[in-house]
Amino acid sequence: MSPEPNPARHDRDSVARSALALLDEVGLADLSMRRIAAGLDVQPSALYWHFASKQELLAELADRITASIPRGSADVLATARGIRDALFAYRDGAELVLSTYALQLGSSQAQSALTEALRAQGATAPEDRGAAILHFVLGHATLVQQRMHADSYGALPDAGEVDVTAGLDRVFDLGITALAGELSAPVTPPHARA
Amino acid sequence: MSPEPNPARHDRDSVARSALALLDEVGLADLSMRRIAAGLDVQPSALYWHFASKQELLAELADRITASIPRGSADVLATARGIRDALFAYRDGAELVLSTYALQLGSSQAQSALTEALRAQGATAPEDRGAAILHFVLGHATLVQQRMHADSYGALPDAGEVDVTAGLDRVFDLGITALAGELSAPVTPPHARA
DNA sequence: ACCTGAACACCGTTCAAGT
DNA sequence: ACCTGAACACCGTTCAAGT
Repeated sequence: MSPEPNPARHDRDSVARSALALLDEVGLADLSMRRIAAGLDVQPSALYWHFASKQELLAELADRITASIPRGSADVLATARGIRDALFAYRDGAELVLSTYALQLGSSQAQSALTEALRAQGATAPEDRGAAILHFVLGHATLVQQRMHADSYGALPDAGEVDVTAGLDRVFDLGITALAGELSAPVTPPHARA
Repeated sequence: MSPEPNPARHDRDSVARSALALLDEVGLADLSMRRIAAGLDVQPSALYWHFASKQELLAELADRITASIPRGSADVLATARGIRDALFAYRDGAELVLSTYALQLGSSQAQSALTEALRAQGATAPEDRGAAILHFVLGHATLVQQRMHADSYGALPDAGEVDVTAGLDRVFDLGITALAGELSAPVTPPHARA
């Protein structure tokens, strides 16, 4: 029957989940430790019981975003789209993962998924291709996501284009198929038929 | 013969040049308006006479970095390397240009240089390929530059690798040549010889 | 034309102290 | 084990006022 003076005790998981939801609401630039704390009805200093620094919290968020990447596909294009869509699932997801990626070369979920698909497809140099595709996806998704956000606030000069993101899907598909190398379809040169 | 009480009057150019030098010294994260002002022996508010916001100043720095991209080459790989090296010329140059790129689709120096080289090479869909290559270069250069900075401060887990950036040049070349499409060298299939 | 001074509304982080 | 309260050293930006 206690009036619950402060029953709001949290753990690492609840802090991360609240921060991830806030990221999606306000974006990376406005995701401050003080805002996260306010969302949890807690003082900012309380967060430092669960995470050593903001950097560590952001790395955890990046891990959660990349954790939802579907694995096991033998199709490189489908795998790459899965990575892109996981980045798109949260506001500024691509930028967050990109800026966090270099620090944690351990948990590169995405890269191994790509390398596996490339190997299943019989591509040459699957490791290098996997790295190249990941760099492309991160750069592409970051730019697209920025642009989406920018022209949703009318910050972009209206160049008379109907849709600013038109053609970006085409660029993505072209990039992935080019980087994946020869297609998996059986190469049957014309002179070998008949 | 006045004792020069405050002869330190600046213009847009001197502010930008000082800020660019400071970027190279301290990196993007520590490039504050107050630091830039201190470097010019001026109050922070003085900067707002020359630039409307920090964002506008950063855009100017990104423009100066991309302005030094060599143009007119018909070699796609050489053009791409020129872009990468321009980004590498300043600390956090890639990240700055990447985070600024979406806002100023007018001054895309880099993209048109690539499209020109692709056209000279006779590549198919030179516009889309130019965009894809630019996305790849920006993602790649950002990751490499981050990683260089991270392990110069020992922030990276030592995975027993001799050189962390080893192989990244290989990944870059593979990415560019794949994205550039068929080589300009005459395709001579084996069965056509002899 | 260019800058100062002071203020406003914020930051990330530390640390003793509370429960 | 988890949090408060207070402090420290910072931020970007505005605006009246000075020269």
